[in-house]
Amino acid sequence: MLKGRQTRATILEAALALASRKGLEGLSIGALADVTQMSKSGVFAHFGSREELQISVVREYHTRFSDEVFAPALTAPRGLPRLRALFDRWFKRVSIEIDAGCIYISGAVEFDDRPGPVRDALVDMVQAWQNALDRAIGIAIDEGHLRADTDRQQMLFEVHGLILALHHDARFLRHPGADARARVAFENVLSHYIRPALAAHKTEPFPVSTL
Amino acid sequence: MLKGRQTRATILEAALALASRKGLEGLSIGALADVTQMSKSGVFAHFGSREELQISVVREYHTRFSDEVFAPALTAPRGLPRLRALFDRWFKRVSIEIDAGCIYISGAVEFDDRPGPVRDALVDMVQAWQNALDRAIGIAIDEGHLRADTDRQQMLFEVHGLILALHHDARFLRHPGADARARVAFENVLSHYIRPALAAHKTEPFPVSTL
DNA sequence: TTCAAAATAGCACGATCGTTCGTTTTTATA
DNA sequence: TATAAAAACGAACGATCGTGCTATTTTGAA
Repeated sequence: MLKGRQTRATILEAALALASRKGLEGLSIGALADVTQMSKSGVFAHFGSREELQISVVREYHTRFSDEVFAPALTAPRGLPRLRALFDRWFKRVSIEIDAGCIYISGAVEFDDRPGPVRDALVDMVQAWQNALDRAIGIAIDEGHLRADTDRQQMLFEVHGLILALHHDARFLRHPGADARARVAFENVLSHYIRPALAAHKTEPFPVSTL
Repeated sequence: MLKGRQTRATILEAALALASRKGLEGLSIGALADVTQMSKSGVFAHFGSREELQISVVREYHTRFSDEVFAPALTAPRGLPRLRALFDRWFKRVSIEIDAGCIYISGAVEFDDRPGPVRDALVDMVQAWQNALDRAIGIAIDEGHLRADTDRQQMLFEVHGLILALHHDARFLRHPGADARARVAFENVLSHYIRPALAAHKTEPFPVSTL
């Protein structure tokens, strides 16, 4: 019987939209029933508990995030180009989505003091994403695009910070220039870790155009 | 009659602690009544509405933040030393406070999609703090510690980002090394905007020890 | 087309929410 | 110490919350 899966997907769709605006704690089965034009118990039956619903939302968000941010960037060439593609899609996800806050970010704030399975799921997803970024940085080092002594976790910390600042300024403060600020900040971070092309050995007579 | 002010302060104290853990949306008059050993209506009477309570908490947090982060840093010498003092206290406020999340940060996430007077108050406070930082950066430029062409808002964006990353990694991911990461990141940001002491004109025969 | 199973609805529960109102206690002052 | 004002209480309200039941409807395969 596949009707169940289908309506479950419908509910999850609505839940994702609702959680993006009101947060995971703002998720209510009653509100979900209203939106999907179902009964409360009908909605409830698909998840068994509110907590399970929240976890499902986290997982669904992760899937979409993977599909829309991570996967497409893999078509870019290994190393710096892929890293740029990754961050570019991440930027857009955080800034352009005017009416849908990032659940990773809002969830982190909501559950940083609230132990339990929802928090655990959230941490797992965020860790997975950060691991993916860490690997991408590692590849860029291996390819010789970034300095060999690059502290991967440190670079990741700095780039993550600028994404958070972008989210803050664009969504909370409504600064129109936040996107441009974030891109400049990204270049500034990059300049710390990028391989100096005209440093010790002048192998290129002309300025390299790696960007 | 000053008894009222006193108990109001007691309630606000409890409200601040509760909002730090559960967020501004997690504030409930009933929970506050339990903690302060008062009746719900007794607590309620001091604020007139939940919204007014939330705004009071925001304002109270701002006062404390000012007193503990901003004011003490003013004793440091103008320019870079003061800027360092400012960020140092900000760091501690965000990381060391293990059991009390920053209301500016959690509030920004909670209310980025929720218009109203609480959000307005929050934006005002954050703006005030960012203006203070902006002025401090301006002074550091005037003093010749930072490059004259420093984009103040850009630098502010980057430093704010690293504070947000610190908050995220320390409180949500529970990374022990987050504090060290943030301090390194701060130095990296600084290196972009600091006045190059041995650049065009070699005015100093010895390496300057401005740090 | 029949029929068991799956999906949804309907209803009620205890709890908690913010808020109102009338009463009682406490406070500061005259 | 008397007295008016301020402060705190207690009970109740309508609403919403998550969740547990039992029916009813819908589904997909025999």
